[in-house]
Amino acid sequence: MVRVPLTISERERGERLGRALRTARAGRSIVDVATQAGISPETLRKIERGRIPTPAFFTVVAVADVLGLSLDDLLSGLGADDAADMATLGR
Amino acid sequence: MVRVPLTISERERGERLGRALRTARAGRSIVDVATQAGISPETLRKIERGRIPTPAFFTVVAVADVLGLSLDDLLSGLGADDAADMATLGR
DNA sequence: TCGCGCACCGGTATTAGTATCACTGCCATG
DNA sequence: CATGGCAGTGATACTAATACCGGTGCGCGA
Repeated sequence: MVRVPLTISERERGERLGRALRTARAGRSIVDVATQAGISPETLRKIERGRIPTPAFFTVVAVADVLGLSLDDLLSGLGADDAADMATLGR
Repeated sequence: MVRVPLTISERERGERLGRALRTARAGRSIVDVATQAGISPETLRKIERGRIPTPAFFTVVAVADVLGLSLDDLLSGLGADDAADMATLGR
């Protein structure tokens, strides 16, 4: 196999990221935030629901920026976020 | 067309990100950093050379963490990094 | 000089991210 | 009751990310 499928842990990490973003969105609508971030509402919805567990870097950056979130804060609220854990997440 | 190809601006933004990471890596070897971050050396090399312009979020997070970089600092050194600019980057 | 390790590249194979579309359901407002 | 907006889903189409492999070149130590 050439590219390994995402592990369970990686998908769970994606769910945590999505939940954090959804919480930060608070009352605003998905359509509103997605449009401002320059992505499609479906994509933001999938990220928030964990159906896109490892979104592109700049996609997350754009959404966090619209929500006024610091990336460092966003990550620190995710649980296991240091590289040592990442590297051994599902391997 | 369903998924639009990356624009020139997005590729240039990827090159800036790669340069920033390479600078931060300083003297350490690609193999060393990539292994610690849990990714393959080829992937890190492609990111640094801009041949992967929009890497996965957690990939960048892992590399930045190994390098001791704050994501916010990393982004602020990239130039146009607010969502308004992102959204209109190449559209 | 001969290995050896690292950087780099191109190709290949496979999975993932993203946009568009076509639906359903819910709720508020006319 | 009708209509319209938003959330959600699933399918489809397409590009991108990632890993592995084989090859090249370069510098450095034995």
